[in-house]
Amino acid sequence: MPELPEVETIRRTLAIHVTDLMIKNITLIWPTAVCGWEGKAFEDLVIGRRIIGIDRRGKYLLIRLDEEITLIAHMRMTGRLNYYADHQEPEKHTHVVFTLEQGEVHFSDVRKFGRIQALPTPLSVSESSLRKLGPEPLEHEFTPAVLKDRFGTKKVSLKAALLDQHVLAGMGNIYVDESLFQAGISPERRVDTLSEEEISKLHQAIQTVLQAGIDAQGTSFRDYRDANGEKGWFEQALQVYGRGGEPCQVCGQTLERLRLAGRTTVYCPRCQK
DNA sequence: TAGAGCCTGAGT
DNA sequence: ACTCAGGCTCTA
Repeated sequence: MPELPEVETIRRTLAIHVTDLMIKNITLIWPTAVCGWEGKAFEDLVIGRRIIGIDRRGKYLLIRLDEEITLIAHMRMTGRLNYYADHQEPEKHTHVVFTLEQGEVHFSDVRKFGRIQALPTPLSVSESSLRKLGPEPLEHEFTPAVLKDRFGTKKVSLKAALLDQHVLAGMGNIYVDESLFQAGISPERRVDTLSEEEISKLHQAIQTVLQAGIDAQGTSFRDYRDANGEKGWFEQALQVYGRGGEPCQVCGQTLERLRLAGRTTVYCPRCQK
């Protein structure tokens, strides 16, 4: 499931192929996957536009087009954006085909949760849901003090707080569990019980784990692929996610699996306090 | 702040 | 046939 490292990998692998290319045509196989702005059809906003770059904000991809248009894409759980240099017949779950000057981009999504929206570029930052997102965890501005500030006076579990995109943008179930293991803090701890030292350890762990995920080009636990259809290899570095019942790789204690904030959560009761 | 709904496929 | 996977939005 694409979280920050996976979305960043899609951004990089896609940008190499599509930057500076014009979108010649769009085929909407399942039109619900896209949405225009103020009654304007998605195709009208996008066809004939040139792709000038791709940014990322949290788990959102921002595909910048000329004429002040931005495509905001969210993969949710099983969405993919694939680039093909040559014509490719759409696969079973392909919902949108972008025909470029050279090659095609296919948006596919088994679960049909992902969406691509076309918006005027100034609005895409000020008026959309992006505006409410928390800080980018890998930017210099993200410090332990910022993390503490984002937790504020909340009285929720660390698990719930770190999954909340308004607190911090880009983490999902995999990287939250891995960061908490790395920091040695239990996912059940309430955010208002953390010491300064624990906040610092958590901040460091979040940055280390996310950067390691990017370096490994993501985690392909189930469905994730980059724009070239390639898997990432961070799965083999996972310490806790998907390992409930197995021995902790650090201390040997059986990893505990529970449901927290509505999500399956795995942690080591001995290493994480 | 907890739960439903959106979806389909894999696993039991 | 049923459970689970889970990001996000909306409702109670």
